[in-house]
Amino acid sequence: MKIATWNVNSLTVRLPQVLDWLAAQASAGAPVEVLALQELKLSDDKFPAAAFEQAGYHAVWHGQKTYNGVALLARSPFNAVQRNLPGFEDEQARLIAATLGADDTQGSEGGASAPALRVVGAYFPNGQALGSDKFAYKLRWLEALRAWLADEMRRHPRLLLLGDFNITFDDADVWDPEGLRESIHCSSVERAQLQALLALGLHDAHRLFAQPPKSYTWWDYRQLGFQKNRGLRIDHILLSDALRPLATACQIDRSPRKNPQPSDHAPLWVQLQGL
DNA sequence: ATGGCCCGTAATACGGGA
Repeated sequence: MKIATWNVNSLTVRLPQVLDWLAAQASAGAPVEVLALQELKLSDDKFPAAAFEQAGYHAVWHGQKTYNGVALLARSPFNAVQRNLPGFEDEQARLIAATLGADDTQGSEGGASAPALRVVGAYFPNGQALGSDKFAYKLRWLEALRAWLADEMRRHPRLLLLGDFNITFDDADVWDPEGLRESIHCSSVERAQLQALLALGLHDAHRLFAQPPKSYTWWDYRQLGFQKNRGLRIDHILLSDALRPLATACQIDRSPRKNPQPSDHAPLWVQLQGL
């Protein structure tokens, strides 16, 4: 089962590319079972549910005009949809979680159905600059995410957290580690929060496998950033302990970044077996 | 030395992204 994430930077603009990419994966023999999308930049009433349904995907979404907005697509229906972090007052649409397979939130045990998979798609705050109000919001949001996720993982042992984290793990994720040292997305404060998520029992799917050097998921539109591979690895897929042994591959797909009018982010996917 | 792109909203600029 292939599970992917992609920050599309406006679903209005990028919808044809998303549909093309899904169709290309399917015709290559490895259809995408689940896709998390970020930065929809559209209100709920503008979400192109019919287009995705036509392509064979169920969808759940949490939209917002102009900014943010997240969605999950899957070839089977979702249960137990959660929008944003419970108890964290937030005008910004940044998180959507849902269950695939039998709804495991009602305490039902066993049964003939396959174990449920809990999918958490997130668009982490950017933070703009250290010390700014937006950075303080980023840290508050990260703490609320960690607290909620600790509980969520107890309820759902088979859990993925994927999306645009807006944080690099370490200098290997940064095209210019010296020039960007302690700047936004690269600061030790942010990285400590990312490690705190791993400490809950999550694993960076990308690093479970050998990867090309200088593997990034985002490149600035300016200064030929993509052509010069001046990028950051800020989009991630984290797997819970129970899912880690099922992973057989994880790759960044740079090809959509070469499209005309591309998103500045590339999609990233993980292959899980035995689900 | 500086900013150089793209998006949406609004308006022929600006905030935000990263």
